[in-house]
Amino acid sequence: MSKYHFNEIEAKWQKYWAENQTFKAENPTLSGVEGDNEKPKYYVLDMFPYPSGAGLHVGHPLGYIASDIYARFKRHQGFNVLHPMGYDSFGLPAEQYAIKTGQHPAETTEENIARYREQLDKIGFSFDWSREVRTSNPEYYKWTQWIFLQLFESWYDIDKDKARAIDELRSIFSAEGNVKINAVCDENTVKFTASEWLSFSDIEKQEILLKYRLTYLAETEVNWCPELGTVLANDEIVNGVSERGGFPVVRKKMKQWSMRITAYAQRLLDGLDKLDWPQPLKDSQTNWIGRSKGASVEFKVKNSEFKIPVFTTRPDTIFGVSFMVLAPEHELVSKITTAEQKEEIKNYIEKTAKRSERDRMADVKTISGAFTGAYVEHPFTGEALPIWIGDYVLASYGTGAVMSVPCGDQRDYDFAKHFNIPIPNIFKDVDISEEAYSEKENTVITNSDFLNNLTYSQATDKIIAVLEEKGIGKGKVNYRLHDAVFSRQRYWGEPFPIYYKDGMPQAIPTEHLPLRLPDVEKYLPTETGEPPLGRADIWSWDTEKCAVVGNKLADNKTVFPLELNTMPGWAGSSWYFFRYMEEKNRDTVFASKDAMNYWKDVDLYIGGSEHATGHLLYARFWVKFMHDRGLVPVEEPIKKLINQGMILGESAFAYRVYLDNDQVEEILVKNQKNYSSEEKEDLNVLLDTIKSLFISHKIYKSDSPKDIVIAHVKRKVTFKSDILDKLRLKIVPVHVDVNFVTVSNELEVFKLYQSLESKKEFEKAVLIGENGLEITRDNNEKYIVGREVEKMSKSKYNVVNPDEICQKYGADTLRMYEMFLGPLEQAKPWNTAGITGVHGFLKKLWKLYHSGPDDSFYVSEEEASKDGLKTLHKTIKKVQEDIEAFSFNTSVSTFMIAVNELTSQKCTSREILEPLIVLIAPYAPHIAEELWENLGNKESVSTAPYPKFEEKYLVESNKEYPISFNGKMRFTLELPLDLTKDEIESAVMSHAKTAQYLEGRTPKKIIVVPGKIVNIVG
RNA sequence: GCUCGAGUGGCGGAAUUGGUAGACGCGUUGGAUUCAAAAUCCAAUGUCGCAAGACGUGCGGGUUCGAUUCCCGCCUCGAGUACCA
Repeated sequence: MSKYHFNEIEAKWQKYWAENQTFKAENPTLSGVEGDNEKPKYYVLDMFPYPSGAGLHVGHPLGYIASDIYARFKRHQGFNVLHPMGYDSFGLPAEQYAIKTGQHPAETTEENIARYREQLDKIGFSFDWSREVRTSNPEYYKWTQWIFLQLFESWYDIDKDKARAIDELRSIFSAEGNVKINAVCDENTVKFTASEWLSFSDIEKQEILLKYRLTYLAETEVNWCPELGTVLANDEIVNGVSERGGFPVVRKKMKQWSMRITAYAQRLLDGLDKLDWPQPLKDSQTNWIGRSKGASVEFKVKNSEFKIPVFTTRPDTIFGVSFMVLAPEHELVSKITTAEQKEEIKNYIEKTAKRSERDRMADVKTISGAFTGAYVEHPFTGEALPIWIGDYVLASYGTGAVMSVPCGDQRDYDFAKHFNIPIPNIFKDVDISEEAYSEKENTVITNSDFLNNLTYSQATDKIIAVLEEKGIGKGKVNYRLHDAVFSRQRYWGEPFPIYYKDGMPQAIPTEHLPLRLPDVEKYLPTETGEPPLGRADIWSWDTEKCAVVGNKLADNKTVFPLELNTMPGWAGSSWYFFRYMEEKNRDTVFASKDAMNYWKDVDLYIGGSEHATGHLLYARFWVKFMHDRGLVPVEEPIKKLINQGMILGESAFAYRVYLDNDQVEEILVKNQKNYSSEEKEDLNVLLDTIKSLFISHKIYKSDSPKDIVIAHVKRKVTFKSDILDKLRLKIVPVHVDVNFVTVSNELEVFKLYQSLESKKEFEKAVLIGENGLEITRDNNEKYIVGREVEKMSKSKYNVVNPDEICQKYGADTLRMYEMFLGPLEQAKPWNTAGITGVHGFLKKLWKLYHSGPDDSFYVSEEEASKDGLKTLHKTIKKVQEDIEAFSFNTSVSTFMIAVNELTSQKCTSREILEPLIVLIAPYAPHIAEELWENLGNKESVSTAPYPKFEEKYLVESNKEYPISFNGKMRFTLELPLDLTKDEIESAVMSHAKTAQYLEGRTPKKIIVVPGKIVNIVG
């Protein structure tokens, strides 16, 4: 073989890897045999994809290629590498497709996975497919259900700061009630003694326990999306509409499963410090958790027994309170509103309820509110403060009520101004006539009784102490994070292993898992508004047979109805990284202790930043919980995380000429009256001609595109009237398929005409090229497109398919080009044009090893040249540094430089060419394997050790010194490196060019940095 | 509005602790080869200028012998977030 036949080579080695299980990671055999697993472990993980019907575009594999290079590099370094892949295969698109077509989501998912697998295989990843997971497989979701039940059977002990078994809670209740216990629970949990607990009925006990379980069923206000027919989590809502589809979302009360993630808020926050994650990602988790420190204070409502607790971050400003504002939804509003104010309050609540979340967010400037007629008593001054309601107070944050300090908070200030409420000033020497003063530092409190003359921090400490002493408040930490809603009204998700007895949820014993998804005849909600599982006929739990049985048998004695909701997408993705660790006993454990103790956690994870506050936060929560209950050995799943940047598309545009519609109308009307039939015909031809025109980019950008268009039309049609010159034209860019654009931005017009897929738009198109002439087969006229960077998507006709790239240039080219595009973490546009550079490099590399007769394979056993060794070793150094710094783009350049140098050195030496293959193998594994085999090696190149860098080959005796004058480099001078400062200086000063640049001046100063630079000042 | 990130040729980008700005690749131009094309090879390619040279890393200042790199003030773009008391 003389030419680089990449298609053959790649197919050959992909087959070899699959057949020989080259990348199968071995779990240690813990038989105690010494040296059985000397290799240190390294776990490289990618975010597993949702297998969509559209398949992969070139943007998707970017992170996979980077992690694959790293995984292969680590293997060369002697690590036992776990690099698995799987599918997050439950999800909404498959379900919506099922609704449309009636095809079972399992079937479409299967098909899509097959397509994904095919595409992934073509890129030559070193995945250990023997450990594949699919979240929608019963053998996998059995364990998702199992973990759900562990959460159900757990509560959170605040004193021990960990989750414990619910049985232990039962014992505590029996022994001492819940009076002493410090546990995370619902706010409305009543206190009871041990004897009261023992006197409770079974149902009452279950109700109480539910308030403590880490996953619990509760009536909660949820984000309901009517279009999707399901609830959404906060992170699934973007700008007040659903992330998927952009549908409106309304607040609604529903009985839902929730996860008590708030119990872990502080630990989720603290854990971030130890993680090697990008700062922006950590920041967004920090913001999402939203910890704020302050105090809760209770205000008594005048002439009633009601108390209103508020949360404030500025308890030091308590003497500045002049009113109180409740959220319109606050439960006390109806109870405290006076008779005179009833009407106004009712109107205001109705008005705000009508405004959608989105309106409320879009319009933050309008101040609105209503007075309840009621007052609270200031806890220290006893002053009566009016209670208002206003929609700037959110029901979902803190207690849904604020103590308003207009002098210290701009929103309170604006509200007070708007409704003429007094604004007392409690800040010393601060002017608040224009706006509130919200600084904390250098603030001295005044007009505040016992807080006078104290600073912010002194006053805060003092007031908290006083509040606690008086029993009307205490220091408190508040989180923005809410418990996560865990129910979805969908079909294609994990069924909850829960049945209902007397309305109380009961766990299905774990030994009967998985609870498989039932069949339904339609994937829509039922007519009564129940989730799709409500359509299943066989969906009841027989507690005696321990099996799912027909609904007709449900008698609520031994056979009970099953839960109809399913779990959200993040259930299965919150623990999958452990599943990959287990290879053999997947039906008896989710992952064995031995496997988890060996692999522990993910050393490197590469994924998108879109999961920052969803998946990656929930996964951390589940892992912390699992750790608490002794299920896993680690508390954080991912040590190091890198966000890969998005690959954008480079859309191509043609410029379509449109006629002003009104004018066309006008012409046609006139047409009827004044023109002869010949003229009418001409006119129609004229209009058609114009409508079919597209102009080239240069003309579009020129000052008078219209003139070119008119000139063209005049050549085509003769029309007597002066209509032509009066025409109003509009020129609109339209997307053209990037697959018909050459590297020079030229549109391949005739390919476009032939393509079935190109839009109807081009059926009759006439294209005007750069010189204003129509494109024909005979002339040299070119149609140049405009380009713009946009997100890669089908609708923009800028999608590039990796299969096609692999077919045309090979997987090795694709892999290297994706890396060559730019820094991994940055967003960058894909431009297929540049790929020839990388492809050419691989051809050159191939040629370097084929210098024999007729370009046959050849390496010599001669000793390597000094230059060759220097090239090799500087390449080893640079490439290794680059991989370790995840700077893959620069290492591709380094390979290019190395091959260029070795080619011009005419290097044929095995001593150089063999280690070079190992260096390049992680990037371009197929060509590396082929050359490696030709070099006479029997085993896969992936088993070769990484070449060792030797400094000695890089030692230089001379240095090309840049000689600068006043900081500007003028010429270079080669000098021995062992010269002293003075020697260098005299060598430079005696140089003829120095005198030339000095033009007779005497230098003021001469800076000599040996080995670096000489700078002459003067 | 707040938080974070980024601005370097026609394009993607490089310059690792302040030390030759523009590596590497694309594109462009010219040449070789070819009946021709593809492929390949050679040369040039930041801007202005015939040249000498001048100017150049978003803008304005500063520190320094020397700044893409450090400091201060602004501008623009991108991402995230949304009244969080």
